[in-house]
Amino acid sequence: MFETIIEKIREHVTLSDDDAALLSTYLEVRKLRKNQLLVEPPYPANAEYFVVKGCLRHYFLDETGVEHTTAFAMEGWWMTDLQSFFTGAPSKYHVEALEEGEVIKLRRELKDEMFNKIPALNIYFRILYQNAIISQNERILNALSTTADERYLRFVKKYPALENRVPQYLIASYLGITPEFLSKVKTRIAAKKS
Amino acid sequence: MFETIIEKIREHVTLSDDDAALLSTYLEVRKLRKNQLLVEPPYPANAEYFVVKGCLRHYFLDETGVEHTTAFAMEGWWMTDLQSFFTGAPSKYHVEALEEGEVIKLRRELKDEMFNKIPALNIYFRILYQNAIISQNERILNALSTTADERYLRFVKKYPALENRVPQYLIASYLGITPEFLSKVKTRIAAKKS
DNA sequence: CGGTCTCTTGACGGAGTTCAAAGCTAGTGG
DNA sequence: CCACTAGCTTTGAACTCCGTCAAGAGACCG
Repeated sequence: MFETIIEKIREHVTLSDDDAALLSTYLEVRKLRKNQLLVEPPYPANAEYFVVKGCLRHYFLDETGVEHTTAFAMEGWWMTDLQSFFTGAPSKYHVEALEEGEVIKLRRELKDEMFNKIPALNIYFRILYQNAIISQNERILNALSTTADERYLRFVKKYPALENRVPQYLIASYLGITPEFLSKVKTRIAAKKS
Repeated sequence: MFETIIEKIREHVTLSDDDAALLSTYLEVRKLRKNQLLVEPPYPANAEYFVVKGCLRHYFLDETGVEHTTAFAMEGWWMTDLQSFFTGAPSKYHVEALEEGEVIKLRRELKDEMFNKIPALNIYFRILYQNAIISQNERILNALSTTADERYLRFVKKYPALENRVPQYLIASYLGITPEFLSKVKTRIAAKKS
């Protein structure tokens, strides 16, 4: 039942079969329907979610009602509102399922005990968070210093799977531009290639 | 000699006097002159730096020779090129002293041993990195969804001390705009207030 | 004082937005 | 299996935000 997550963890740290079995006792499987919310302000994000199947979106809903997509998560990725999860404060971001699918849920209140029982997981999660810092840093640099064309090209290169999986208006939202302009960017790039 | 850093750590975790004394053995003081580089590509960032006095800047130098400022650090803050520090890979970012000052240096190769001897520091650094994730996430949202006026106002509100401490063209670079445009933003905002 | 470095101001151009309308696609019910 | 609808994408015109370039005004060292 938890093969996928254990396999994924073993890409980063060594985990004995006993540890793997013990880990399973801290996890829950959860089916998702399309558009289901896993985190919804202002309720605190009390769990982290590992995507087994499907696709999640992390977004901020501003005062004017506009959604700003800050991240996507596909199979093998973790996601939650980390700000809320770390601090216990009310969540400010939504986490939503874009497709029907399945996630593995790790509850906040179990995590410390789990870390004590399975120390290797400290390393695993530390690596995850380190990678988050690195990739967020790149994203800041891109957002502040490159044009929409460039950001779109890098997005397609980095996440080719997402390109045809999520609607264009969400990709536009992730890139910080309007859907209309993304459409123009795409036609411009297509014209250049020929 | 290390009072400032120990005081700062004790804001987040409890640290016995013995631990504090032991910690000191892992640290080094380093004087900085203005414009001195602490991290310089492609040399790996082999230490983290705690600012005792002065101000640091984290920036990326692109292919066209333009510098993009990604972060500042003042007294009580840590800084390095985390991407390089975590992975050991060549650094891509510069870390530079903006003023003469003093930092405390923590070497990469000592960190694991230090964590073993003083477990409380695991928690401290975990909190630091969690905060980094949270604040970077906010910065991404701002960069992608707000105008330059708004970004400048938030910057001044969040870091009032920096406003009159670092040159405007570096703040512009941090906000992702040109110095010329920042100048116009400022006069526009000043006009509105009156 | 002189020279360099920073900040300001203005004219112009390009990147991205807004609004509106039309075309396309996929799901849904008959 | 078709027809309809609702939502997504494209296209275009006018507008705003921001960059580029160039020139001038301060400010800070020597």
